[in-house]
Amino acid sequence: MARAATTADTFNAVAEPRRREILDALAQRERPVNELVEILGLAQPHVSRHLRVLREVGAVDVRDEGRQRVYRLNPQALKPIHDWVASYQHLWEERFDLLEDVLEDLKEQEN
Amino acid sequence: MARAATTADTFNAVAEPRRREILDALAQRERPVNELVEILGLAQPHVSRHLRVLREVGAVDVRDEGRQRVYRLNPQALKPIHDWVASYQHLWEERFDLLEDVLEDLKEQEN
DNA sequence: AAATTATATACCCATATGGATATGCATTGG
DNA sequence: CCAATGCATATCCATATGGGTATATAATTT
Repeated sequence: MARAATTADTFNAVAEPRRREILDALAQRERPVNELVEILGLAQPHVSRHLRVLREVGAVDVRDEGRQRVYRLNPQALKPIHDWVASYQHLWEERFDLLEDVLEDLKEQEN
Repeated sequence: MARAATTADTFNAVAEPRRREILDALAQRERPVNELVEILGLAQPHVSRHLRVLREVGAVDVRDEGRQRVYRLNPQALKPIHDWVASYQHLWEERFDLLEDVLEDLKEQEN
């Protein structure tokens, strides 16, 4: 079956470095395709394909503006990812707390 | 060039639903492979391969325990992902604020 | 209407993937 | 020492991928 289709979910869509670059660029402001082509240094068809994937998972919206197509970030699409990682956050922070506790104990023993 | 190797970074490693399941299972407690096989309902070789990917990006650690290999979550590995999405958080929250503003305006107009 | 600009899509290719199955390799138990 | 257990690895396959290049489509300019 190979890997799940990239269009299936946001996790896959965002696993592509180029697509993260696109999102980063759109986080600053909305942009037409050719501006993204410039920024990424990729061929235009590839940018369009990445944009399509991002569209399909709802990470970006498009708007026709004359003969340009202006892409805009839809940040909400990233929330599921945020929620998932956030559920792990306390785990690495706990570990940090443990380290602090140990340092605290060492300090007390010194006195 | 096909997609970047899954072993390349944590984003790709975590893009696989099965691997997220593994991490979720390990978030509760460390587990030997056969326990993960049970939980995922996947063939053992596949679980081992997913574990290898997770190991290579540092998302899990292994420990030999008799003839078992006990896997443990390494939550820190997820921090880069957290940091990346977190940088977008204010964007979807801002939008929420805008919505609140609009509702506020509507309410005032009613009065 | 023709030429140009801005995108999207179609097709080709090499490669990476995940699942299936078979096998190798330790460690432990009899 | 041999069988059993617990994993890891190798090989095979169908499919999805991303990049390259060519082409289709739509809007604008001349």
